[in-house]
Amino acid sequence: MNTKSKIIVICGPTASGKTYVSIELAKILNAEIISADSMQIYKELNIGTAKPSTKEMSGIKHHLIDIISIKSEKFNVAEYVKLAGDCVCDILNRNKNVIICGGTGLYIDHFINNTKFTEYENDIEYRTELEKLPNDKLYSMLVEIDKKSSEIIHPNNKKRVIRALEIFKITGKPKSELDELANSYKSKYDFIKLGLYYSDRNMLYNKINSRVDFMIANGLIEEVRELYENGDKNNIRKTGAIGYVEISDYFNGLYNFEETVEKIKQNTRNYAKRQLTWFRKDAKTIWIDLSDINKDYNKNQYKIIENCLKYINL
RNA sequence: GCCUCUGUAGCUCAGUUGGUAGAGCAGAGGACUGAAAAUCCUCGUGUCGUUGGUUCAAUUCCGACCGGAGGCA
Repeated sequence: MNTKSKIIVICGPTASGKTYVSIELAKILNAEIISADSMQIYKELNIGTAKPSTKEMSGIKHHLIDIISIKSEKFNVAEYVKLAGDCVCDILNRNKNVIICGGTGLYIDHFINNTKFTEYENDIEYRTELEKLPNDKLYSMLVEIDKKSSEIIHPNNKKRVIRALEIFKITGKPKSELDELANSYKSKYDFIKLGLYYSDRNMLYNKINSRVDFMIANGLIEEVRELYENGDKNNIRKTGAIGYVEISDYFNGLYNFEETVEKIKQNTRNYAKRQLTWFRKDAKTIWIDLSDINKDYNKNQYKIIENCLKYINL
């Protein structure tokens, strides 16, 4: 008999309908939802991150949303995995089911793989110093201290080369070695990973476009303006949140309103594509195609849930 | 009506002193274990507006025509 608890994971590109699916499933399965979204963790970012409202949540408890501020703390995968682990324990102890739902593949996969990260603080100063150096110089430094990582990381990928150097500076150990160690644990849980997708890519892109219009109509500009005027300009940029960054640029006069909206749509579409690349990598994902269902969404909404339930037996 | 500029990849535009062409963006695919809504890699044949002419050879030169922009009247 299998004594492992089963955890349901809902993933998929942005605007694919994960929020709706996770909440409906949670109602049926007596579950709570753990968000796996690297932007919804920020208290200040609401409309642009498509954060579910209290009404949408319809009484389903959500975890790991609004847990930090864009002002202060830095957040990372290691932190996420730890917090998500605590949430799962807590929920299971109360005899409820767990649904993990989100679009940040990195967070999801590390939780599933039960990665055990070594604890350390970032060294922003060193990072800033390295940023001044040219790519080839940084890369040869990496080859020097961590041959294995240098084979994985492309020389042009400055950000990740720096990351690896920073890790070495802090811990005195090459990143590749730490990774190997971190990866040698098995999870206590079983996972059922459902991926929402559209075989018709244009349909997804249309959904993205209209969702951006919807966000604008619902006050995204005002939300960003408030942050911008409260002196969070740099914090907005630091998060890299789509919509927030473009609108800040708009306030800076970089482009006009129409261009801004187009840019947000464009960047969101590009992002969705990258998410798909990430999620496709996991061969165990059960893909649910929503293209047909969405042709008459209001009539067929329930079918999505039916489809999902076929694969879930707890 | 006349004059000038312009018509090249889905879009914006390079370019070929005549030997059938290339960037950016878009799009597609991919990588990625500590910033991930981030970061990075790969992929470019298209009647070079149409049609005559010159030429061994025209997208490139010349003419006409058809679009587009501007100027003069």
